[in-house]
Order: sequence, then C-alpha cells, then structure tokens
Amino acid sequence: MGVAVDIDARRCQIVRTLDIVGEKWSLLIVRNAVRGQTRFSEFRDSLGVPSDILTARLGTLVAAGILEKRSYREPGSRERSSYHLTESGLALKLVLAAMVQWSDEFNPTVYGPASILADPETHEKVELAFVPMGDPHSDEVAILPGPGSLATW
Amino acid sequence: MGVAVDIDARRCQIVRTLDIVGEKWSLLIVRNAVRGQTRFSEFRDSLGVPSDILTARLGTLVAAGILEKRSYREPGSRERSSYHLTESGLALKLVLAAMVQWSDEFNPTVYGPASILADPETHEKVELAFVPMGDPHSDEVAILPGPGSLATW
DNA sequence: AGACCTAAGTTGGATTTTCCAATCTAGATG
DNA sequence: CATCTAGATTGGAAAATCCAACTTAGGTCT
Repeated sequence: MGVAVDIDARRCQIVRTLDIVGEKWSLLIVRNAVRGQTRFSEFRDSLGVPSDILTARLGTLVAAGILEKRSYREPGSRERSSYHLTESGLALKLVLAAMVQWSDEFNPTVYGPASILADPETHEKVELAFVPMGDPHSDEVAILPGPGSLATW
Repeated sequence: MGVAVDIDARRCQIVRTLDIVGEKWSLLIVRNAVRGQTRFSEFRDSLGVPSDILTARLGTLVAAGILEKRSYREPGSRERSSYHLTESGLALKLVLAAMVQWSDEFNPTVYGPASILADPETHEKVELAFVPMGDPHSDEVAILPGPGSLATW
C-alpha cells in the first residue's frame, strides 16, 4: 500500500495487513471470494471494479498467498483462470467479521444487517470476542444473508 | 471511499465500514489514537502523513463519529484542537485486533509480534474468537508492545 | 506596540492511482 | 477461416495523494 516505508513501521501487524489488503477493492474481492466467487468476470461484474485494477489486485492477492490461481475448463471453452482462497485468505474472515460486527453496532442500516455471523454447524448467531489464549474456542464462522441482504449470496 | 455507489451494496456492513475507514491512513490514525495520540502534530509526525491528507482524514473521522474534536490549551500557548476517540472509535479496536491476529498467524515477522492482545486487567494474552451471541464474554482488550516493537508505545 | 514563536491548517503544483472505454488474446466452434 | 468469449492489456482522462512552502491566530518577549 506504500504506507510507512520505514523499517520499524513495517513490524506493525496492522501496517503489514494493510500493505496487503489495504488498497481499494482488495477486501471486497476477498469478501466475494468468501461468498464463493472465483472468476475474473464474477468479481468484475459483481463489484464493478475496473478490469485493469482487478488484474492488479488479483496479482497482489496471489503474490501475498491469499488467493491461489488455478485453471478451469468449461465444456466447449478453452482453459481459463480462476482464483481460490487459501487458508490464509479464508482466515481474513476474521477481519471481515470484525467490520460486520462494528458496523452492526455503530453504523447500522434501517434494513437490518445484510450479513449475519453464525456457527457453521448450528447456525446459531455468534460474535467476535476476546477469549483467553489457548482456551478451546471456535475460529470458524459462517456469514449468512440477513434481513438487510439483497445480494444473491 | 467511493466504492460501490449502488444502493444495495451500501447495505453491506463491510462496504459501510470501508466507506469510513477504508481510505489511506484512516486506520493508522485510529491505531495511533488508540495508542493515546490526540494532536495533529503527533499524527503527522509519527505517521508521516501529509498534513493536507491528515486534515481531510480527521474531518472524515470526526464526521463519522469516530473521533471527537476538542480544544486544549498548553500553558503559555493559545487554544488548539485535539482529537479523541469516541466509544465508536474505540470499538474499532476489534478491527485492528483482527488484523494483528491475522498478521501474527499468516504474515509474521522474524522479530516477533510488535503488539500483543491482552486482558486489560490481568495482562494475560487473549485472542479473538467466535462465541455464541449473548454469552458472557469480554469485548475489552489491551494492545501491549511485544518483542517486535520498536515504537514508543 | 511590534517582532517573533508555534501548532494547526491551507495552497499550488507534481506525482501516483484509479477510472473508463476500446482493444487485444487465444483457444473453441461453425 | 470467421466468430465467439473470458480474461486481460492499453491510452488517456479524472481523482487522490504527495510535497514543500506558506498562512493563520493567538501567545510571549522586549
């Protein structure tokens, strides 16, 4: 992201995270990947991101190990590329969920939440909280469409 | 941030959060505010952010209710402005902590973590996890300097 | 008074990033 | 060999950021 080039600023975890996903569109691409999108045209059409920017962002995310570039072949078409979340990329759900939760509390809409954080198995609502390190807990979450959602999830 | 202007995209909590803190420097200003900084010159000098950009970001953060503009007066000086986190701004620690945790796991440095998430009272290490909604839990966290920290905290 | 100091903020112009529409690529099909 | 299509590239316009110099407005000093 070009922020804070001096060597000790880069030790900051927040700077290091923003360096990777702090540019415009990056986190929204990850969000849509979490929703299951994998193709260039899906990201471009659903987000409205300019295709040259999308090319650049996908490259950055692949280089950072957040997305993995694969090939797929639709019957009757040539081989094309698709982009899939890695373990690292999937773990960014933590950051996305934090934004969802903050927005629900401090910047809600009149429509209700568009996304709801839930237990992947029981679908009970969950929330992010600070727990003692090492205690058994869940780092898995499902992000389900809520009442404020218009999106095809 | 100008991303996704269409009406239903703005229902997304992630878009709504990025609209407020997704611009360059915004989250770093919040980070430094969490560290206790309040003054224009502190933000400018510690981050190296251009002063015109800082003016714009402080304005956005104040307008969004994340910072509150106050006056202070140093003995022998005239009245000046300072910027203080609101409850809403303090709650962004959740997002910052998520970035810290993600970076620790997937993008660590050789120096060890610069920041450590800890219980504000016991200083035991804590981590973000998904817990059942409504269960008793902590949303308080202290962000302490770790072994990788060079910053004057 | 008036010269000087200082934190906060503004201004003009260069640089960088983003945007947008048009174009290109390369294998598949008719 | 013309046509189709998802993925990508290109050139030029627009917007955001950067940078250094300057301004503001009250305070101190003499």
